[in-house]
Amino acid sequence: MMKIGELSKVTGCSVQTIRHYEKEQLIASAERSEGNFRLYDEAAVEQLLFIKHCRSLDLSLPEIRQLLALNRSPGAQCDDVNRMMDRHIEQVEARIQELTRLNEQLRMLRRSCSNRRTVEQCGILRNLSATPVSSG
Amino acid sequence: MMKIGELSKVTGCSVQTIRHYEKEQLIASAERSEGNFRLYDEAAVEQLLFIKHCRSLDLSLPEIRQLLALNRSPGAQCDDVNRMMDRHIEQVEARIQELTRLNEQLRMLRRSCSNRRTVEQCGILRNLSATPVSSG
DNA sequence: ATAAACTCTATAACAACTATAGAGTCAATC
DNA sequence: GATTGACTCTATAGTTGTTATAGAGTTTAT
Repeated sequence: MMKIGELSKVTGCSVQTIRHYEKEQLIASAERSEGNFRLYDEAAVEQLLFIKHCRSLDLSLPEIRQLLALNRSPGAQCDDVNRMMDRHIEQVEARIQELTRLNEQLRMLRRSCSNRRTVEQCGILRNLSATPVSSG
Repeated sequence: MMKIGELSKVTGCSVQTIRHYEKEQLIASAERSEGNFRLYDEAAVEQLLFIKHCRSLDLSLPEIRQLLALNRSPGAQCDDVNRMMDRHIEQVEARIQELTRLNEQLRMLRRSCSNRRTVEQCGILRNLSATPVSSG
């Protein structure tokens, strides 16, 4: 059994984050030592790594909670898992498109000003004052 | 002179957002009517549209505050504006790359499970339990 | 006994809003 | 002139996923 500091080192999650996950019911409340310190076993390491992996894929804490619940009821159909992943992939792709458009606008704006002019002549500020970017 | 509700309609910013911008010093404190209602003129519309335009480009409120300050000192060199835009463009591009990698991993994961299996057999959950995605 | 390193809980901060409560203002209607 | 409804005011809490802090208690080593 290890204390929270060691769990933190092993998993790469900060101590506060682990306590936060407990409060948010992503991991079960840990056993406590006599002195009220949290105690963890290998299963806790596994579960925390699962969560960390999900977070690296930008899954939200509620989404992860749902996955963990499904994981605990092995007889359930996994259509729900698939639906969640599909929705998540859609969101990520929408965000990529959005940022790509944004990037084009920013680069266009950036080309409108070369250095060493005064702000008065700055194409960037002038274009930002005009309402639609595309018309500037 | 218009009240905050009309300014909100004209600019498409919510009433709370306008008050928030005032508190954050992005717009000057508005004049007040006898009954203590905020009163705005056309200049306020312009400035709010400028801010909205910057926000649509994902510029942060501190960045916008800086742009507005530069805008008010027309003699200044606009190198600062350029530097900010370059940094911002870099950030957006980094985020796009990150999300693109993420998307590949999500799609790979999604392919590992077809519908109508039980959770026990679900490739997605199995792969999430394995630590590195790339090896799954 | 004491110091260092660790842990505990509770609370605030971050960003950029959004939502709410409870009170005040204003114009129009009865 | 009282009341209704639409609007506005301030102050405060909630959102998301942490991170940071304060103040106290525990454990380990010296």
